[in-house]
Amino acid sequence: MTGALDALLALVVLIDEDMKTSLAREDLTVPRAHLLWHVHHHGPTTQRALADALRVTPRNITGLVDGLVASGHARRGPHPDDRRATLVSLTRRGATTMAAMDRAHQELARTLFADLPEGQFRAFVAGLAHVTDRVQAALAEAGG
Amino acid sequence: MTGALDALLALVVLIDEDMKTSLAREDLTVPRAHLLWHVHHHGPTTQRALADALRVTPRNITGLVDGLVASGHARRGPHPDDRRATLVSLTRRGATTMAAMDRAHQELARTLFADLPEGQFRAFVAGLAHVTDRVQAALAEAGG
DNA sequence: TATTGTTATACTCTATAACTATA
DNA sequence: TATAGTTATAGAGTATAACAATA
Repeated sequence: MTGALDALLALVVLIDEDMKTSLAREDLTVPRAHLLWHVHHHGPTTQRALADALRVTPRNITGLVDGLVASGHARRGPHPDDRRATLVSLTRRGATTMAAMDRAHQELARTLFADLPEGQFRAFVAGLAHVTDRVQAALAEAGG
Repeated sequence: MTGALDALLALVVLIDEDMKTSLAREDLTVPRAHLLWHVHHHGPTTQRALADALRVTPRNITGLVDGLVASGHARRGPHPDDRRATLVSLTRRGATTMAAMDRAHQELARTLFADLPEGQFRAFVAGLAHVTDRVQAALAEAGG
């Protein structure tokens, strides 16, 4: 059974590599894309909310947003009701990049699963759910 | 089909988290554990060979080994035939940690798959192979 | 007082380039 | 000349702690 686990871990490494190289082409890193993704799907967001959503410290968000502003993907704006807060939103470039990423995401899903026989696809999804459940249980038990 | 991809990506994130928290308990990080794992399974290794195996620069290996020496998991020794090279080997602590990691690895595999019906398990493994194949093809095509 | 985001500081992983000691 | 590993330097992600502005 360790063979299946090894295959799963190898896939994890591959997907990580694939993400990193795709994102590098857009001048992005995984954490920055994650932030952009959140703003893309939730609209302009305070840095505090981003820190909670990405589960990193506020200080870290400052750094990520700095990078995204420098690369032209995001912009800081004032919060209408709270002068302490800043709202992070997408620039034209950021929006274009995210739209392309949505399309790439859908196409990747097709590439991965399109020619998998229907029954096998369903079994795979079920197995995935089972394994995810197990990992979550293990994490909870370990006190994560 | 994007649902299945999202589930897979969520699992990737979970496994990554699980790894990081488990390793932190042993004073290790993922790259350091990767290095240790290689030495554990291949015996004393030169830093050059480690750089090739982990696909990072030699400079980076210097840093990883520095950390592992500081934490007491690894040791540098002379190469018998080449006075330029150093051989990285495990200390008692490193060997103990790796043995425990081998056991944890096997137990994790059991935890994840043990109560999965035989047929579903086989379908999952087959799906995994299929998806891995696809990701590899995508990476090769993208010129990785 | 509490919250938002910042500066200050530190650690890890990563890279390139220049250098030392050996081969 | 080429190779093994180092120092020097830089950038990204992460963290804690102290602080300013605002609530």
